Amino acid sequence: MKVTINDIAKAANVAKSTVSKVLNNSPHISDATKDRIRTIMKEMNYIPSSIATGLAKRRCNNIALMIDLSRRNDFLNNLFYNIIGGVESIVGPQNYDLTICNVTQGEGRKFLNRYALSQKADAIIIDNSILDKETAADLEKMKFPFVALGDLETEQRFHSVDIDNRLGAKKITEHLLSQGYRRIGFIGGQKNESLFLRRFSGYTDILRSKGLNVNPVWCFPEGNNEENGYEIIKKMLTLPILPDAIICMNNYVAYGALRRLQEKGISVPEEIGIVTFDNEPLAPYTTPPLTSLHMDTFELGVKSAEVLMDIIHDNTLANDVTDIEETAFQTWIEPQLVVRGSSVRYK
Amino acid sequence: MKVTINDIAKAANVAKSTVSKVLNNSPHISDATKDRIRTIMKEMNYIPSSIATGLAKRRCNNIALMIDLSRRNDFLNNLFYNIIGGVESIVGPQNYDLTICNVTQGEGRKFLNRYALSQKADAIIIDNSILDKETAADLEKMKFPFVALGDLETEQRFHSVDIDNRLGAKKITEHLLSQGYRRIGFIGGQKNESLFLRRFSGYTDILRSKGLNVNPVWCFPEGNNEENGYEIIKKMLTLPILPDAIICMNNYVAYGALRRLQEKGISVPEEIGIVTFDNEPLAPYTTPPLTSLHMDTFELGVKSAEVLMDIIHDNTLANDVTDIEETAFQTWIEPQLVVRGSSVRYK
DNA sequence: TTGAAAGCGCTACCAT
DNA sequence: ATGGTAGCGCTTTCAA
Repeated sequence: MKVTINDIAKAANVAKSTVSKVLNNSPHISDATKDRIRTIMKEMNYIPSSIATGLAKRRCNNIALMIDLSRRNDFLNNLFYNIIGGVESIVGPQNYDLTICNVTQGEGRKFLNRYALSQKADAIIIDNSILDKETAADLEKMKFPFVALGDLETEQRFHSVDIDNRLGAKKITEHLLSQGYRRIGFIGGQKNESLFLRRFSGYTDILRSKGLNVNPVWCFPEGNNEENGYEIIKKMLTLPILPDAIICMNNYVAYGALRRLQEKGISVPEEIGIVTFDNEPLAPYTTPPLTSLHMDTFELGVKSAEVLMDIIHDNTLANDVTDIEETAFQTWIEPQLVVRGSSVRYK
Repeated sequence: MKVTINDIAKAANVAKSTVSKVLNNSPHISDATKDRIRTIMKEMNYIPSSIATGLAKRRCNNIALMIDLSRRNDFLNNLFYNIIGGVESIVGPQNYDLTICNVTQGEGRKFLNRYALSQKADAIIIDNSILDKETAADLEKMKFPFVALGDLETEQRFHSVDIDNRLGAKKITEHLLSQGYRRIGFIGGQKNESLFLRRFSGYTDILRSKGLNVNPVWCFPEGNNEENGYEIIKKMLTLPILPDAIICMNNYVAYGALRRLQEKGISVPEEIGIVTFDNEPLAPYTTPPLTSLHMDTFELGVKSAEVLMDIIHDNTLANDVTDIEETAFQTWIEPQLVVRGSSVRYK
């Protein structure tokens, strides 16, 4: 049924090894033969079986992206979609395919078998929510190329790419200070959430470095949705001394906060300034529009794919890790401040 | 290096065909042998090479999803991400992988070769923005299983799944009528855009069926972003007779419209009711919140995958198309009305 | 119930 | 520059 390399060989009256060499554009084949065979391929509509090639060459030109699709929410949707696009933009042009693997927490090992060991993928990009230490160690041991999405905050000897949330928090805090805000609070997140901890530490770092102290009374790591934002502000407004600016963990918390402040007739940005992490999806559309930190998640995909392709291409270099400094394993994406009305007092 | 079926055969002192039969859980192998060999596999950490299996079995357990990732905007991001998740939720549990193919318009044929003919995928789901008629015909001719995302409005003899936009428009229009609105306008979209045409026809169908006539003066197919919405309302407000309700093509148009109405002090929903297609990303967060039509795009992925798996599993049935009515080729997802403040006059 | 051998469609090595 | 042949790691007859 399907035309194979043998059919071409027969039709062209050559050995199939010759056809194979034409496929791989070997320099040992005359241009005349190449042309002739290629024409025949066209005529016969021949497309080599990638699976047979894969078996013979021992690679499949496929990258597996392992993420947890089950935790559906607006934020992750957008994050992962952009990562997918970013990764594809790098690997696609290099003729690698992209397989999406939906891996729920705890199933990391199972999917490793399914993709890495079964040779369905030549390399993987894996979200750190599903990459445990042992799995990472195993991958390293077998020298299977991989990159982690998100920093693991441990002594890693493997590659990872992450948004620099600490730097982002610093930028956002510095912006508020530059606008003359001095009593800066921080709302949203969870005390034990690493994303929160990183951002929070960036915020405290800047305050301390300016000789200001962090007032724990103005910090409410109490959830990440609109309702949480609303309730936090409700509680906050009972304090004897109010913050004059608030950093929000995300758009929804910020939206809830804004809603409560408006109900109470407190003006933003005059009485209280507001800034938020993430420039999506509400930041440009609130009243006033929110100053935010744009996290380039597409770039996160791009960088992780670039790092991965580097590993694949010069595996010798990458294996020779002893010479490389620790920092070479981590790649950071710098968030960008987007200034809007919610935090601008001096025009 | 890697342990293969031969290693297992040797270790177990059996023929590799026996091992293969254990892998495929053949009924002709005694339970004793199965247990023994399986233990050895565990011990030796054996994972079969999916690529070798694929070559032997002539299938790769992979579904290709062909979409155009390059047209980046909030709406498509969310749409495609949900489709990916929906498709994965069906094919993953059936042990199929999902490969994302970024196909820009005009490149359809090239990618068909890369995935279908080269046997990288057993079947494909392809967005109709990149599926031209000839390609579809070719796929049918070679009996390659595929499903189109989006209805092609032509005499198709192949399967497609789409959101029922016309039905959605009907629902939304009927809702406005039930709230006592009678002068209903329609804003956003482009005159030649098929999405617009379908929605518009649902809207006119309902009006006509109620004996109301469509006033073209209240229809502005003039773009799909916030600015367009704003400008349209600006223009609309100069009319001698205003509509008392407006259907918007999307959240951004609706947001722009709302903004202009607020500037002019026109109250929503009292003086003018507003409804919009799509329940994301702004609909719940505007003032007042927008009545919207929720398009279940995750379900779009689910259904297309289900249809595809059906085709794969009983190809004989599917090939016997002569008996099946035309309508069997189309699957529709019903949009859901989400009523919010922007269109409720009677409480 | 198990084994032997041929084959899936390519590549890679060694000859010529 | 081209051909022959032995794999790659599995499945699938057919025989025992």
